[in-house]
Amino acid sequence: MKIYNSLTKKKEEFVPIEKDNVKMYACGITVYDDSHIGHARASLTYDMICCYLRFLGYKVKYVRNYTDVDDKIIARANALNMNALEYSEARIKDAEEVFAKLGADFPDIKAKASENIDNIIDFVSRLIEKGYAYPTEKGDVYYSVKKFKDYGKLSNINTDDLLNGVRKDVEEGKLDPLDFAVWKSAKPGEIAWKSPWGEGRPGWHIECSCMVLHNLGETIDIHGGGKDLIFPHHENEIAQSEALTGKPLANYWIHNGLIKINGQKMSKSLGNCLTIKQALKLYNPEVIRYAIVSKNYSSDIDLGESEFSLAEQHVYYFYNTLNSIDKFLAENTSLKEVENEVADSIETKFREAMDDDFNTPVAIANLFADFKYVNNLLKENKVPLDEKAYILNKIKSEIIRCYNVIGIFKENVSDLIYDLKNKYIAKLGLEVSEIEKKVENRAKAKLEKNYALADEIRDELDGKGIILNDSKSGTTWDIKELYVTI
RNA sequence: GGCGAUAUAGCCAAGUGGUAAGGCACGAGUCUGCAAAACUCUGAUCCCCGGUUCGAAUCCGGGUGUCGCCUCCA
Repeated sequence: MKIYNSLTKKKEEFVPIEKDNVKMYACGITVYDDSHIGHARASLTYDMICCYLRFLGYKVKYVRNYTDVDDKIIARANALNMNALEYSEARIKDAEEVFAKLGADFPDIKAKASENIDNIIDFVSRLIEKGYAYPTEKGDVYYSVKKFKDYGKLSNINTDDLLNGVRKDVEEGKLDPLDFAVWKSAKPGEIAWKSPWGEGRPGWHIECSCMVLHNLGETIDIHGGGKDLIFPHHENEIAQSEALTGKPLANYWIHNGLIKINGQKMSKSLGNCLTIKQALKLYNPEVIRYAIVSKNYSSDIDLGESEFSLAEQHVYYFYNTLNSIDKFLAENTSLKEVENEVADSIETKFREAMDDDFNTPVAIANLFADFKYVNNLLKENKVPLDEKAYILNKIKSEIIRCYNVIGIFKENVSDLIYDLKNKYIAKLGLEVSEIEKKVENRAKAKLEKNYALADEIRDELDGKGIILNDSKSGTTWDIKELYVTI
């Protein structure tokens, strides 16, 4: 399997440190506000990677963190007259609820900064002993960037260039503008822990360094996070960890791309943040997962209405086809084992795509061929029914088994179809009984060969967003928008 | 200014040396009373210039555009 390594900027064969075990860490959320769709993407990305590695037979230990102490959290908590940890605890609970609904974010360990204070103090002390960090009179501790000769190796930045862009107003006691805080002294009213340097709290970067070391060890296989964390967060993490241990922090660095909304970067200041909560009100979790996983994890992607609409359309098509399989299998219960190229190659093709740096777009492109095959098979009448049943059953179960790994086909088939239909019935302001009555009237008209009336009723429904489908077994209705992209 | 991405059909998008996956939209067809759904068929030589090579979207050099990071950010 190949992984694009941001550290070497190359696609490399994945070789874990221990043959069958993988140690993986991904930077999580700073819980000062509602989690947004970008957080969802990061979670889904590392879930997918972890899950695929397990699919390949690796034992994976996957750690993710919550930053539950930081300036913004303190500011928010203060504004609400709350204790900072109470505030972040509430936000974490909120995040967990939302992620559970999304069907995402399942690391083995969710580490919290606030629960690792002793480890962090120990880490900082050792950095000071080794001469890589220094305390100030004020009680802050800074990391000496210039002491670490590899600084900049991940983000490919050199310290001289960096100086040009750095803030001019250097904090009191800081020896070099490049230095960053590993421990921050507390201002009055701020949450604080006792330390050898006075009351304070951890800097942002130190917690990840520390939690990696504490939970996984000195060198891990995979370290992930959003692209926006490359500098300074991951660069500083490397500086801290590698200064302390003298060993590489991670062998493979994976960075997920960011989200744009209608071509614009999603950001608080632009006011175009889509929270997971909002997204879940608008779209089924499967649709959200599909929209994200159908694009390459590493590219920046747009996630606007039209992308979700397309995802909805694809998901609906897939689930309706699965539903057709179910219906066929309900009527044809005896199965006869038979070789079938499509059914037998689903896993191979899936792995081929995934082995190439988790190429989910290609994996999903393969699905369209499989589903076309299914629809053709359902229509034809040369294959004996028991063989057909076997093939369809196998295709369905293989698809579910493989694609669950990337987070899709996780919903109950009829429930999802029901859910999507219902959403639009409500959105269009219609009633199912009302639609069905019209369909009935039209059936009567058709029977009387009153096609003018039949067409009139159909046009009327069409105008309301309902399309009809006549077949030998009767007329079914469906939602137009689920077949039309915005 | 520094660093890093990226530029493929109307749109989204895969593809790191051998003559361009997939999806959406469009058009034609099968089916249908007519439609719809489903299925079948149909479209690009890959931002520009130069180079390497028998051969490049794919490698190298130069240019242009877009985006991100350099302050907190998934």
